[in-house]
Amino acid sequence: MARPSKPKLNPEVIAEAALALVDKHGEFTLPQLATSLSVSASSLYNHVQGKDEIVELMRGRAMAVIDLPESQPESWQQTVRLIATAYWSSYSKHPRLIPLLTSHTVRDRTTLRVYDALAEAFSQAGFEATRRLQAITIIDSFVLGSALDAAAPQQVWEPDDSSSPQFTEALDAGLPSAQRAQSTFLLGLDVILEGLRSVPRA
Amino acid sequence: MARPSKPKLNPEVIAEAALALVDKHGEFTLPQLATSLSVSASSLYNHVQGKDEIVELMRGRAMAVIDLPESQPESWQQTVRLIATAYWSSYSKHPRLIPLLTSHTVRDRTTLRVYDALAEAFSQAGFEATRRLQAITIIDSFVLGSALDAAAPQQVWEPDDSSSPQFTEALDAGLPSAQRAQSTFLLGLDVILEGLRSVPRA
DNA sequence: ACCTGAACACCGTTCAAGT
DNA sequence: ACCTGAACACCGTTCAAGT
Repeated sequence: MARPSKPKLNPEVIAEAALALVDKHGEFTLPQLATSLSVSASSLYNHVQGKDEIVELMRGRAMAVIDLPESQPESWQQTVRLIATAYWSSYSKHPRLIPLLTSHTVRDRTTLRVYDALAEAFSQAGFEATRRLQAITIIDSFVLGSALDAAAPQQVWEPDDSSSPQFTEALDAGLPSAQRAQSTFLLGLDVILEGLRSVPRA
Repeated sequence: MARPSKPKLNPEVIAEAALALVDKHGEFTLPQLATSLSVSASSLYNHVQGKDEIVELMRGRAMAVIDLPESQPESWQQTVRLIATAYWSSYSKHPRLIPLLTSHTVRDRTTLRVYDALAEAFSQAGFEATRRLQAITIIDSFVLGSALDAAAPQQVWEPDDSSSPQFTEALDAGLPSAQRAQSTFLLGLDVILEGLRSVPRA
């Protein structure tokens, strides 16, 4: 039974299975992936170039669910808020994927669409090209950093005896992590949007 | 020549050599590391528990150079700005290290000191425990995200034919990357500090 | 065209053996 | 106490062989 009449694999199926492994274990290997697809590891190479391409496909799957705002709502702040939240939300559904994504150039169309939408919003708000790129980068850095925060092990920080009371008190006041990550992200996004209002745009 | 009279290794030397490898290649393996130290891979296990511990030691080395502000300058904004900038700056000296750090809980004292200092600054500014943790997390997410941006391959985004003109125009306006990353970080930090002024602190 | 199994060079880690 | 070399289970990738 070397070649089935109908192929057992395709890039989407591979990406989806890899995503399931990462969600469960935080990483994946080709042998694991092959086993979960009831196939041998070398079969994967008939559909993808290698492990790196699988990671890029996973990025695409994670981003595919993003709903970008169609018409422009009230203000550019509201538009940026919707985009950034959708973006953060997709990442946060697969928190353990994020560390795998940070070393590759973004070529995935689904992901680039998000930046297109941000660029248009800032452009409409009057941000000239250089400022526009800065604004996009600031939002992107914060979204990525916040999603990483959600990706981090339950305990992001483990204070020791010499930690300051101001820090340990703050840590103790934290909510359970999923909830906390979300509300902190939303607060930070508002903080940035508020701050961006007073930045010169040219 | 099994055991030298003076040990050839210690954790600091190991971390420093690993950091050099990561700076050069973006990753490291134990055999590579051992070779660069003129030692066999198994020797490393007399000084560290394994690869994970080496990563944590590297975090410590990268953070060791941080100079925290001793006395409190003019404003809490200025204090936070100094801490965050020093923090970002240390990370940015080893940009390719960052992706390796994002999956571990922070236990390194040198690193935790940074959060202690931030907690004290926000506390002095009147931020209550819960708000304080949120403010710290927002700053931390942005510093980490920005440093990741500096870590990314020369080309963070590779637009294709269907990218919006607003996005490609912004990309073309960008400066060479090192310079750009720094000035964008500083702008974003100011944006956040400005926005934090109007957040309720309790 | 698409799957398999064997093969390759490499990895992290363990451990008995040496001094 | 500290280094070595052999060994183990595992990894990503290639390739000839099958249909």
